[in-house]
Amino acid sequence: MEPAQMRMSREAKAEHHAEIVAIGSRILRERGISGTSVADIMQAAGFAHGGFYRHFASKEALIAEASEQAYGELLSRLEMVLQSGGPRSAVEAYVTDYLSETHVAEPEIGCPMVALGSEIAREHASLQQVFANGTQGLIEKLSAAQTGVPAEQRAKALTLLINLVGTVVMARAVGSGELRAEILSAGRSAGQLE
Amino acid sequence: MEPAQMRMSREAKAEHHAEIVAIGSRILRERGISGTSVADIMQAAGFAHGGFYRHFASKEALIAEASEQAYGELLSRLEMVLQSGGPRSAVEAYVTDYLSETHVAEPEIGCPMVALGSEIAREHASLQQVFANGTQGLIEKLSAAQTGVPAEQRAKALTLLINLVGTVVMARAVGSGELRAEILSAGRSAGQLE
DNA sequence: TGTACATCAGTGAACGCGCGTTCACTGATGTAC
DNA sequence: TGTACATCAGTGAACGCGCGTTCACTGATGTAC
Repeated sequence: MEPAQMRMSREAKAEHHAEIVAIGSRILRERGISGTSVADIMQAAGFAHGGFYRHFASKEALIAEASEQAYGELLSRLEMVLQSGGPRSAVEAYVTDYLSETHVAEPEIGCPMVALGSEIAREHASLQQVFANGTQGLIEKLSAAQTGVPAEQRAKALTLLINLVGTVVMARAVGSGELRAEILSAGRSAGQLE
Repeated sequence: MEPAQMRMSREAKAEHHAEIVAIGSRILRERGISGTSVADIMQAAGFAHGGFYRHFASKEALIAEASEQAYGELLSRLEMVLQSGGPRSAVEAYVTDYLSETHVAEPEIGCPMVALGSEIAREHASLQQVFANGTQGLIEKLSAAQTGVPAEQRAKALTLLINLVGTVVMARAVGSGELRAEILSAGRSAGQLE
């Protein structure tokens, strides 16, 4: 598959590893855990699927890494938005983005909690821990834009995040009808910072 | 499996059908769509799994019926609560129940949107329609307890429902640590009717 | 620096397994006369 | 009312298929001397 000159050094392995995680992170969010096969991911990354186990102990290990990576991207994006402009208008921009039609339509680059939440609830504690860590990260970043003492800031950030997740989970599940638009609209109203 | 005298009449078939839907509805919420096999359900219902196709055209057809049944139960329960006591305190009772540790721990008798939301987002439109209908039903019942003109009542009911779904999805996904308790706590605060 | 060997990333076929669905068969039920 | 036949709910084995994982093999890379 790869063109003639291939390196196959440690450096190349690390690159390939990163590629598999990156593509896996997208495919998992798009098709779900059970809807994604190891072969799917390896094919999308341009490798024979047998090579998967030179990189990961199991499918579950990849899911963990891919979810970490997805949360990492989410956090970077949020941080970037937070740095340009005041924290308050930045959170508004983040909320607008999170509750956009685009996010509803493109789970593969969206929030892992929305794309995989129901499935993660049935996975091992180690995988749930990855989601707990990612959620912690989001709460901490969102807290900065809230008013009040730290405990209040945290509570407000959590309330906001709950609203975001609930809105998009429901919007995706009810199909592309009028109800979806209504759900998104309600989520946007509630997301106007309290 | 069935004791000696079996009836196998039309009436019996209807009963068996209902039993399969009822047990399927629980198992699906407990294990998820892809985690549940036709054989699992038929075994739990006490039948040979080949008989499944005398009752349903496909696994998907059962999922549709089972989801309808789950929403039906949810709506009945909500209606019962609404009839005993004023609508406002009744909604409070419903929220308390929805955001309880029990609901987090027992998906098999809980809200289908929380248990299956992420998976339903990838299913056919016909299945999503079942979830849209169930959601419509919940909104309408919850609206009655809200103040304002009808459109406001509806918007408030939706905001409440979004908060409920988001809270329990997240609480289940992050595992049984301190973050779960914090999420539930934030959800309860936000659920104190606005 | 050069050589000989060990390592190991990637290949592609194979493994055992569980899945959704089909099917020939059974016997009780329902129907036509 | 009784009889003969058709229907069809339920059985349990079988089907083809895709899955996660394993494995023998390859050849370039890395290492020891």
